[in-house]
Amino acid sequence: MRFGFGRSFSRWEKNPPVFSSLCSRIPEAPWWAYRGPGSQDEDAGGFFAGAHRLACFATKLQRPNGSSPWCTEESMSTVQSPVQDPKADKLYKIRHTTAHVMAEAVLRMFPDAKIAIGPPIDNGFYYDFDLPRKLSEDDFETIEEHMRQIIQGKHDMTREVISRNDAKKRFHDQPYKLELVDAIPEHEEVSLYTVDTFTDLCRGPHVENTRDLNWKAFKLLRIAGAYWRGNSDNPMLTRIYGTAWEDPKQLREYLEHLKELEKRDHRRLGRELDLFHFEDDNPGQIFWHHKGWTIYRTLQNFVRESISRQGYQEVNTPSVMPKTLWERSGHWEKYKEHMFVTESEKRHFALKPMNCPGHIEIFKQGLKSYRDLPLRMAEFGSCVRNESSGALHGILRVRGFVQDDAHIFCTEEQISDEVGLFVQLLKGMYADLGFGEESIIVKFSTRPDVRVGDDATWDRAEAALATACDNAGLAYELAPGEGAFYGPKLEFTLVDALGRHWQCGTIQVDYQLPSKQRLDAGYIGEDGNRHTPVMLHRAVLGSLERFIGILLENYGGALPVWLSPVQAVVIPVAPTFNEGAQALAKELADLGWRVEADLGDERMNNKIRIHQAQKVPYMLVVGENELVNRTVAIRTRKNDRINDMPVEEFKAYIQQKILTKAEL
RNA sequence: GCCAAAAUAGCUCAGGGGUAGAGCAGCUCACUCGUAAUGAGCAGGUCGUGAGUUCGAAUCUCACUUUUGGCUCCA
Repeated sequence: MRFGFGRSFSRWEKNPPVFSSLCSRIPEAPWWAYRGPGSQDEDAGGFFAGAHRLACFATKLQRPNGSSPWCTEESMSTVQSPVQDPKADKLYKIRHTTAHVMAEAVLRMFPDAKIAIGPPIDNGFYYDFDLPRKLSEDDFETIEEHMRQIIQGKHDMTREVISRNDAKKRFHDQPYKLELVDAIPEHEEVSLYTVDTFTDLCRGPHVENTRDLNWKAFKLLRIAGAYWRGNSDNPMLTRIYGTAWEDPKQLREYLEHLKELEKRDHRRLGRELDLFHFEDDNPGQIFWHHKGWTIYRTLQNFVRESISRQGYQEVNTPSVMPKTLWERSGHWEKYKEHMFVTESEKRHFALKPMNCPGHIEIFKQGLKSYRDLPLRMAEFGSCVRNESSGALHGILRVRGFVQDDAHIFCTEEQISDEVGLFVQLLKGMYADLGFGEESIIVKFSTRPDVRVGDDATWDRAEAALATACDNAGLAYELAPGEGAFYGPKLEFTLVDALGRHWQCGTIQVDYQLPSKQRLDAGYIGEDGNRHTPVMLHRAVLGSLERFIGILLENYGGALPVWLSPVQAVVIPVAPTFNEGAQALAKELADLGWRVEADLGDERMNNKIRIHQAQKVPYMLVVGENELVNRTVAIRTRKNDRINDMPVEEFKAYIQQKILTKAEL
């Protein structure tokens, strides 16, 4: 039973493949390129082929003209067509072979190690091992040294095709390889690749000789645990991640890029900009500080304004709801482990993990007529989910959060129009938040094999979604069979300034939850009979908490003026002008802007430095000249200077920046 | 939840079996200053929590908690 928004609110992808946005603009791209991260082929025959294909395709696309090795706006816009044979890509081969070299290095250290798989991935590779002892990053130096030796040995990479039986003999002491041999489909040949002393079951391709690898252009990055074949019932293996490039310069650039990511980490920014904090004895719960909460409120009010223009009504439903309700909705059966439960006078209650049941309860108050539809009900409800400890991550994945959640109760005929309105709303909101159409990826998930409802209903529902996208001019990727069992859905993914993907918005058609068997919502139709409304679950931002995290990382903390917790700071050139500075700050703050005066003991230079580091959009430097002439000297956080702007002009200036939601 | 690593001052980090150290931030004082750090001084920590080993533990051992990186999950 899956109600609500599926993965859209909690899913975050730190280092996702960067290709799907590209694929949406490449009509001739093969269908598999459309499949998102996590859709790695797990079927027996696939072997890790899915991951391979995706990785190499991504690799190719990322470097359309050999420029930036990872995804940038430039590289994205220059991509013209997919490669015919993605596996031929040189970086793909380099990374694949480097993985084998690493496996040999590890086997040199641990001859008894069991080896699993070692595919190339975005920007690098990994290999999974079953090792006799714990590994730490201190071991990297030794492994890397072995790898350098192997690479410098200029060994040929040789391929041989053998029978299944021979393969099993070769790998009789490698249980994981034996499993993989069995997983190769009948019609595919079994191939081995050998480099130096290391032979691996592998479909390739690889570089021809280790001289094609650069011993200065790879680096081991981290150690992680990973379940064998991605299944949590299987044993946990030791995975070593590394990165490999054609030359040391690319490696250096990539490591710089990683540093840049670290600088933009929202957790770091949250602390440095005094936005929020966490406490050890309350994991997954955010303490919002004033500045962070200012961003939060601003964003929330932005949502309010946006949806109210589309006729949404805002409601509020209880945080604690009886277990019986969750049983009827179907959530208890499937999600009880992830719900916080409480008890009062022998009755069990649960903290709400989502708002939809509450909205149905409101819908059911009073008799509803078809004239009441579509009814768009929104709520910023505090939801609580007991996310597993290992999944928590800053404000991107928390246990307490609020969604820009709403449910649209409508007739089936109204679905198309409602989805159209929603797409329009979403596009506008994303644009306001700095994500143009080129940064939006739409995924359209159609009927799964196991589903409820007749095909005619599915036809109509899917057509409604497709028409709505077409009308809105949004291209979408088709994800056949990935819809919820109760209805098709659209998922909206944002591509941020660093090319990373964040799934945020969604709209899902749900015939089930309002049905008689579940929460039993009804309305009186034109025909005088009782009907069940269709329910559309929808969100634009997803969780506000997570979305703020995304914004922080996207902008590196330098939020657009309208979202900045402090929009301007008045800095007197000397203490003599403190009074004037304070008066100016008050004058501006009285008009509704978030303006402060810095009257501290520091010298002007240091104040500028401090507020620049705090990403304050405008610093208004005032001295005698400005106070006498009623002007300001603007210094932006980007070091732009506008001197002698009359105060009145600055008011219009900042007003304009806020109205247009300008970055600066 | 699983695998691994980490936890020392508000922050970033050094140290390391004999009752703790720097820079920045903070506080105090001085400085009347024009676009990215004025100077001096002071204060600040039960070294995540709880056990154990030891004459002695921040340091070694174990457990727990949290965080980080992955894996799994994500209504």
